[in-house]
Amino acid sequence: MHAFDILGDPVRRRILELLATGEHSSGDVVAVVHREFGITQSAVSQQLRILRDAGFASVRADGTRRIYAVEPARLREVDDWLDRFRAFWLPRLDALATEVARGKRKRRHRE
Amino acid sequence: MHAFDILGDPVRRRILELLATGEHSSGDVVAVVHREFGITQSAVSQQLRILRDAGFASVRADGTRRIYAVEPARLREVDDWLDRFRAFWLPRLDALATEVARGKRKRRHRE
DNA sequence: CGCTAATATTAGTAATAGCTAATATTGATG
DNA sequence: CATCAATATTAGCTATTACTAATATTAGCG
Repeated sequence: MHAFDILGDPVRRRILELLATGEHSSGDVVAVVHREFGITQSAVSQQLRILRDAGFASVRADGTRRIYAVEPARLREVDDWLDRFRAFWLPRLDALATEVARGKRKRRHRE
Repeated sequence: MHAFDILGDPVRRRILELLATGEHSSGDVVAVVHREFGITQSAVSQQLRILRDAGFASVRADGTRRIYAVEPARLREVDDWLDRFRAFWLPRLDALATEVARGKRKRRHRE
């Protein structure tokens, strides 16, 4: 599934924004999303599964809790896809500066 | 409409990739997309309209042709949204380097 | 072990998105 | 002006998606 298909949903984006600030239990995520979107625990759990299955988030167990963390690789795909447009808003940056800036040196096929 | 809702569709992404390489007429876009996705002129035209309406592309007339160009602002929104995740893959870049690299200095509320 | 809390799963439903086919519009040209 | 080429629009259909309600699972605890 393409990264953008996953990011197309506002609930999933909100969950990722939350996870960007650090790990959170399923319950935490449910609380925030329920407050902001008014949807049920079931719906949030389903979205968490989609994020897991698509590789945007990882989980570990802590007793009966599930602790979710953001998994950055898929988000970097989006960042890479944007490369082809960066010339439109970074027109004066030379190649080296861009490389350094974006941390791309030798990264692309090494990790 | 949120930028990611627009980018969630593979046909729209392909059109933007094409426009990233330079201006193209509607007919050019139709030819490429039809070859790669097998959809009709009508469908492509509808997607071009969505891109226009959402501010991802602009058009100008050239006789009976319509020439499309990418409009970068909406794509930059996506780039900005990714900021919150960059620490995951650019952990060692200091703040100044990041600013320079990403061309953000005084940019955010000036343009 | 039986109960409760935390989370996940399943089945069914309603709204939406993207498509085709048909038609309309617009500009160029003989 | 009639016609053609390029593009846009509309109506209707279908598949998908995200949801709720109900139920299942799993861990901790008395």
